[in-house]
Amino acid sequence: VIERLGYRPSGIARGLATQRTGTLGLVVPDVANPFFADVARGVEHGAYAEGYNVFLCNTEEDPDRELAVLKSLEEKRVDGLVLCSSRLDEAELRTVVSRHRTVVLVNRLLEGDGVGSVLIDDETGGWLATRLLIEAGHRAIAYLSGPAVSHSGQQRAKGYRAALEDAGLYFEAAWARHCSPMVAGGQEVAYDLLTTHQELSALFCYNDLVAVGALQACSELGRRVPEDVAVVGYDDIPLAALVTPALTTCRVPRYELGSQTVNLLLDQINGCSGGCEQIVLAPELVVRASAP
Amino acid sequence: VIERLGYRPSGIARGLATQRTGTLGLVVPDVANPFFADVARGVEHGAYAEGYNVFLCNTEEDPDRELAVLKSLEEKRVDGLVLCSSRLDEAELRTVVSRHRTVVLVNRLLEGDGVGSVLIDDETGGWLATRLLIEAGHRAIAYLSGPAVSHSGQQRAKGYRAALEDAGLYFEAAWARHCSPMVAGGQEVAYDLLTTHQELSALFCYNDLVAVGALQACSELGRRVPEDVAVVGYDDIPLAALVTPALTTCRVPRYELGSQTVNLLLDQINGCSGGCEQIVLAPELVVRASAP
DNA sequence: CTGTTAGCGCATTCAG
DNA sequence: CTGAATGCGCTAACAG
Repeated sequence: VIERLGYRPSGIARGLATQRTGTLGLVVPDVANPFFADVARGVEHGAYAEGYNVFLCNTEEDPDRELAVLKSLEEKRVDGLVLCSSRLDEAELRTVVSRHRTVVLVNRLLEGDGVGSVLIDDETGGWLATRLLIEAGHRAIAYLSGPAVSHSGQQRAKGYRAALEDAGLYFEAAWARHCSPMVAGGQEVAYDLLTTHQELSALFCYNDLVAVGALQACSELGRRVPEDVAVVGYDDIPLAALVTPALTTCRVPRYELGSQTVNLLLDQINGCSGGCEQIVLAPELVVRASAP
Repeated sequence: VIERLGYRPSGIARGLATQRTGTLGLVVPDVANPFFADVARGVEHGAYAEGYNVFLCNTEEDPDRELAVLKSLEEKRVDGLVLCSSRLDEAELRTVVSRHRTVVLVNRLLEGDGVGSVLIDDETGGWLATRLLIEAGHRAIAYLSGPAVSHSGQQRAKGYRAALEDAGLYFEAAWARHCSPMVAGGQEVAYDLLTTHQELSALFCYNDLVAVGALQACSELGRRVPEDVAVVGYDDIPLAALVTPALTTCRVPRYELGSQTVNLLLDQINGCSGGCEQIVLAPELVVRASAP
């Protein structure tokens, strides 16, 4: 008791003895992206509530760096791992999972092994967004699909194509284009798309950052939004409501994504994963000025 | 060599033996704030380059939580600590510092002990912003100063008052008001200020989020920006260039703030802190539409 | 129920 | 220069 004179038990020694470190790993492509910043906040909050600390690792969209941080987290003996929007292929992912005690994937699915996933229903999200544009009378709708390796982007593409089909519209491959998931990526590809395909009257974007880039491209080309071309984003980051025109978008519960993930992870760590190994959260359409 | 069959040295055991864990602690008020997200990116990048992992801790602007995460980082035996925008008072800060091996403060100064600091020259920043408004002919300039405990806010206030004095203007206490450092805080206080002090023709804001809130308040009140009231922000987060009107603001090198901090910290850890224990980075005025 | 002891997996030291 | 012993600060299993 008299150890008030400055003593803290060593978590390191305890970790060695118990094989539990009280730490989690969180790997994301980029914390500066508002999407992942909110997920990180949710993860950190949930972890703190249960006495865990979390290692933050950025992969900077680089698979090699992702592999490297994953290895360092192995050495740190984290009790659990949150792998967010992994850019690894399925085989790599499988070995990573096998080398860690417990892992939960975010925005990604891995069949077979009993690894948990927390996802957004992106197919429905893509469908809702595209459907909105179709109902507004658009017939030539482009899809700026983000990174080719993005699982979310692929799911949204499914919804996009399904909505076109449901409306009896033809899917035009030239209207779907990959882009970097940031403002500059959206600006560049939207500019190119709008100049080479004059028939386009609507753009469905991978995320809000891409949509903001698309807005800029429209402005440069003198195309009015939403009169000449409608723009729909994804995520509903705070920025979406603040740009002009305000973005119509698909809201994703980012903080909840993080907190639910960490809850599932901690359940698995504590053995009480009640069979529930897959959580899917629903996106929600938010209609603003860019596509009324 | 044949340990290819899945073996990773235990960083835990190594940490126990060497008394160095290869981990750093990063404590920030809120990662979802774009300012701290960029700082975190800089810290993580620099740490990764030197083989360190970093624990991310949010204090959520709560001093008790700050103390709690600091304690948990002690137990984790981090090799170094980056304490960003601490909301602790000087006495608390001093004991925290004494209990950690090495720490570098960001946006905060602590005289006496040889603790390193990396800061923005916020007094100059406040001076530049206020000066710009004065030169544009404004005489009644309010200051929305953010949290009362913010060291940055206090420094910017000094620059604000100095610029007023330099121009022979009188400092009006009722024109300087604290607010939460987010959009809602700026909106609320700007609204109140503009309705109770009709003479105000310019608002200098603690950060860009507050400035965006001020923009919203102006819009609600039917005051045109910049014709009726000029607005200046701080930080130059990506959002600043994307709102309408685009924000005039004071750019802060956030990523560099993080990377320089971690470099200083690692130098101190390795004993080669070449006397350079205080780094101050310069802000830079960025003139856009909200205050030409 | 309190007090003692044997590892946890490394790095460091010392002897060979 | 290679190989075996000691201890880092805890927890868990054990004995008193």
